[in-house]
Amino acid sequence: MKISEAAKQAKLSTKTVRYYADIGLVVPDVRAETKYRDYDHTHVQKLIFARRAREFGFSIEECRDLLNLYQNTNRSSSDVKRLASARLADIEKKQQELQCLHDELSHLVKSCKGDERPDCPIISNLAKSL
Amino acid sequence: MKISEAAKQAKLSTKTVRYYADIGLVVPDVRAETKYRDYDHTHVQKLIFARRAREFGFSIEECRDLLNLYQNTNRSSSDVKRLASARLADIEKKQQELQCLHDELSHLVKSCKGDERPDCPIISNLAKSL
DNA sequence: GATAAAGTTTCCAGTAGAGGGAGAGTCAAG
DNA sequence: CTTGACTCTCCCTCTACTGGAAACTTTATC
Repeated sequence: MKISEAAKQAKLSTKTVRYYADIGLVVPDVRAETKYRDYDHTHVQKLIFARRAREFGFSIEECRDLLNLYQNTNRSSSDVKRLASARLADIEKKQQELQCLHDELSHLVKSCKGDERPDCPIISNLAKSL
Repeated sequence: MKISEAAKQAKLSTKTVRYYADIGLVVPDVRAETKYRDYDHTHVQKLIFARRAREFGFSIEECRDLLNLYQNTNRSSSDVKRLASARLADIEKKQQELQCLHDELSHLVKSCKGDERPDCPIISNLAKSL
């Protein structure tokens, strides 16, 4: 099938699918005469896999690793678990950072009267060096 | 003062300070003969303000708006509060997304045995289209 | 068979927010 | 006067795409 059909089935844009081909993430066959990319069912499966992994926040390089594990039926599930655990740790770290930000910023927002006057604890706080 | 001293006081890299000058965020004077950037105390204050705002996750353009409010002593605190509230909403949205990701991924990680065998619910789940 | 529309190709540029490094000019100390 | 530390501009790199232009192919219509 041609690129737009593959993209549609994988729920990706053609631009993204072409990009994934260029960077060697999911590489289709190429028709010699027309130079059109030619996708089959297994390519679509990989595109879907990659999309899902990206939605989970895995980087392209991590997707590459996961795709290799996906294709390797001799894999150890511990290898997959290791990658996923690392990603989970990233998420948890980011969650903590966001929680700190949220607490600080919501405190500032609450303490600002939001009226016509210039006095503003948000501005005052940002102006502090720390 | 020269750029490295300003950067040091503001706790930013010289690269970043030069970048902020280039994009017009915090623009120092320039010595005509040497073309060296020349920072004074008010520039450093703005650099600190910008760093703090960036640490809060405000974009460069939002920092630009905040800096204008910072400099404008006739500002209304409501204008500041509006920007900060929008940023807070961004944070809360991101927190929800991360929570969903965390729940899904931690569920998968827990259900994966992480042994020598290839069976892996993480891989299986990523391969599902949705 | 001609033609037009839709789809595909490659290539180039741009996004945010810097970081890295080259090569040239400048400054202060010994 | 030279050496080393700064600084300057300019361009490249990063992530993960997105958009657009010009050229080519396929498909549909007349």
